[in-house]
Amino acid sequence: MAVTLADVAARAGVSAATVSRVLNGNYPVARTTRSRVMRAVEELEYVVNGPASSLAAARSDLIGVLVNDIADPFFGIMASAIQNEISPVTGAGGGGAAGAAASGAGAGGAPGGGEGAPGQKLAVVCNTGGVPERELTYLTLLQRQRAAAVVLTGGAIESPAHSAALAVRLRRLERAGARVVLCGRPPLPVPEPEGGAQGAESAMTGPDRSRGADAEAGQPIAVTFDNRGGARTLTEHLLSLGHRRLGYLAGPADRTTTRHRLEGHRAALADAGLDATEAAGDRLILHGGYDRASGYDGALELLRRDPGVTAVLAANDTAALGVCAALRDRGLRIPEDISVTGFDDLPFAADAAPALTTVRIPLHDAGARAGRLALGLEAPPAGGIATIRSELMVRASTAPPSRRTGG
Amino acid sequence: MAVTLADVAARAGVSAATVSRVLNGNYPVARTTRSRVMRAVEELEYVVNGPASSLAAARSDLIGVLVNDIADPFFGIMASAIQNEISPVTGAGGGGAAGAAASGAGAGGAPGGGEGAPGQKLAVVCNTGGVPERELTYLTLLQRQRAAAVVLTGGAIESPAHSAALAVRLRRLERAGARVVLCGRPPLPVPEPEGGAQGAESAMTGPDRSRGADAEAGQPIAVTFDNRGGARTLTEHLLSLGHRRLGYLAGPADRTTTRHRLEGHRAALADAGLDATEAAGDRLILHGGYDRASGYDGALELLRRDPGVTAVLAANDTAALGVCAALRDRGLRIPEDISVTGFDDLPFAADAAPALTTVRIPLHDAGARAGRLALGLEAPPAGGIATIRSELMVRASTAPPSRRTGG
DNA sequence: GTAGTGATAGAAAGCGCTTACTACACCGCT
DNA sequence: AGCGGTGTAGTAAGCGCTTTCTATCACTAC
Repeated sequence: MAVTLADVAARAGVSAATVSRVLNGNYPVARTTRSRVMRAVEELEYVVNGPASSLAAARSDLIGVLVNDIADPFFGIMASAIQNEISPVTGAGGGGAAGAAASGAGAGGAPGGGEGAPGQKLAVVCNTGGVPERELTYLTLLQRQRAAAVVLTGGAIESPAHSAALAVRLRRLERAGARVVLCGRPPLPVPEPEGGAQGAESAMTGPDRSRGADAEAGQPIAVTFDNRGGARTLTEHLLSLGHRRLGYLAGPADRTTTRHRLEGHRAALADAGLDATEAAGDRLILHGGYDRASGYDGALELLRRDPGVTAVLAANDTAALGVCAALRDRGLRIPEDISVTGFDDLPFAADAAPALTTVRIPLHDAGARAGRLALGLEAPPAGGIATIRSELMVRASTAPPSRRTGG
Repeated sequence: MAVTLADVAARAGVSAATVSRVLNGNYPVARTTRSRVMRAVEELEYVVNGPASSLAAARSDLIGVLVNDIADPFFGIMASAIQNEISPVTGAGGGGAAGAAASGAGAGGAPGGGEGAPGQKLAVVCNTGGVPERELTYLTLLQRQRAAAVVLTGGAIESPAHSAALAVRLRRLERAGARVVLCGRPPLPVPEPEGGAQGAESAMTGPDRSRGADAEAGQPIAVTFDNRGGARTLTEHLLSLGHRRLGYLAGPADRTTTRHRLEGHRAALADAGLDATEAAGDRLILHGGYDRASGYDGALELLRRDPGVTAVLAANDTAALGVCAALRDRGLRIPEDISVTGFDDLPFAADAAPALTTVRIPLHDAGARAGRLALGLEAPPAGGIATIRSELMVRASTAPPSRRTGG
């Protein structure tokens, strides 16, 4: 049915091996032969059989990208940046593949007929929906495809069972030669066997029958966000404006992102002598989701618990939008009556009314970097972990508190 | 290096064929044998070699999803819905595959060790960035992977050259057995070489030299949006409020989505006796992008051209946000001084201040349907085309015009 | 003239699965 | 006893590439 290498070879009057070499540009082929082959490829509209190629070469050009929610720009931006690195717009032409010969260059098939350029990687974006099992399933699926690399984006779920299962999958992937990169996610908790649902991995695993090669095998490469620092800065900003009754809407309790942001918040409070764990403290910390509805509901609950709050820190920008809506519905003005902050600085944050004070996380840069790391185009950072700095964006949704109601 | 089928077979004391059959659940295997095999699979942490499997079976479990901009919720929502259909959260377990034997059921590997459930499809989300070449490149890449199906989302680019190239790729994919589904994109202009940039909706298209096999082969399956109707309704809404000087910020000129929405707008104007092509007409129609900046700039330009416009229809919700920002910066109130509408009803539309009047497109439903069609779980609609209805959402950003400045 | 040396091209052995076919055991029948 | 199921399992022939090893050719070097 489909056109095969052999067909092309026959048409060009060469052997299949030669066609393969022309297509991969990793072995010298005479100019005349090459063009004869290319003509045959185009005339027959030949398209490489990926599976066959991956099988024979024992590698594939798939790169997996796991995201929690593809409909959320937070992930969309990272995914987009990653994908951009993986298959840059320059697309079509592309030089020869890896290192080898200097000769086999422009093998790509830009012209009408065409076929995919050689060495083209394909980014596979997988939407886990934040469901742990799906994360695992996708990792297995990716390993089954013999993915060349896997990038996990966003906060991790902090359940011991899941962490363990995840660690097993990641180790397996690495053992199979895939590069694993974390983006916006802290390195895994060290799989120090201790209690429950442990995977096999007993302590003495390292220098034993594992691989000797690939130096930095201990932990995957990670590009992490400074969630703690960002939250701290944000809280300090509010404190410096004079706020003392801060409501904090945290994300889901079992997420690293949530925990880190909360820790930063608490640290800032503690520094200011306002221990969050005291009476008025934890009462004003609510866990919810990273979505708008959580922000809306959370804000109302916060007002119920303490009508005197003068500022609300939302889990992220999306939730902040919900907070603003709730406050508006309550007839409160922002920032005159109450200040609101977001987190992430997604594109819409600057457009909200009022524009949101938030913490900017350079998601695009982080994604691009993760993409390059996944491709092995960039040397991993020292220690395997690169922390991306965040930046406070002061806009119109925060202002000094006013004596609105009873202090 | 890696564990193979043969290893598992040896360990379980059966032949490779048997292991394969257990894993695929498409052939009767005695219960005792099955469990022996499963144990071996788990003990060895065996993970199927996807490429080998795809090669031998001449099919793959990849499904491609092409989106213009993954960071844009418009696409994110569809992609998410599609992916949800393709690999539902129920994930792990899964029954036996296709039709055959009634016996070979629960082959899935949920337990700790686990491997991917059989028949699991993997959605590959490809971000074209709206660049035509990338769209083509991705399609080739997907064909190379022998994708089982491809879903193209969002409006198409209307260049004759690109349409032709696209048609070639899609035909090739279909010929290779892939199911092609369009989601939010009109069927391709019939590749009837004729002349100008015509979309050519000519009547006699059907039963010509197309293929004989695969019944509904002429055109791929499409789930389209009623952009025309939506725009028309939106314009009618404004007209009924009393607006007569309407500014229209259209998207990029070469997109089907743009053209259809514009046609709807013009139709509504014409029905009201306000021919858009007249003097005050096209002057108030500007082409830009679907992003916020285009909305911002477009709004300013519109005010420059006619300070008396009383309403602005933005290309979509995102652009509408830019419009609102620009108007606010100009000191104009919405909707008192000027009405604004969006399009799509993305989640943030309801949260804008004021909440946006817009047209809701059930992106999630559309995506889910496209996903099911791609999997062949749902019979294609009659004629291959299903049009998703859109719905006017009247909110706070539109109101009757006031005598602000010179009428 | 016979080796030695690059530069090219072909032959052929798999890569790890799937899937006809075939084989066998055991059954109930005639 | 002999026959045709029925239910399981093994055999083996590929699937379409990649890649090692080998062959050839055209020269140059002795």
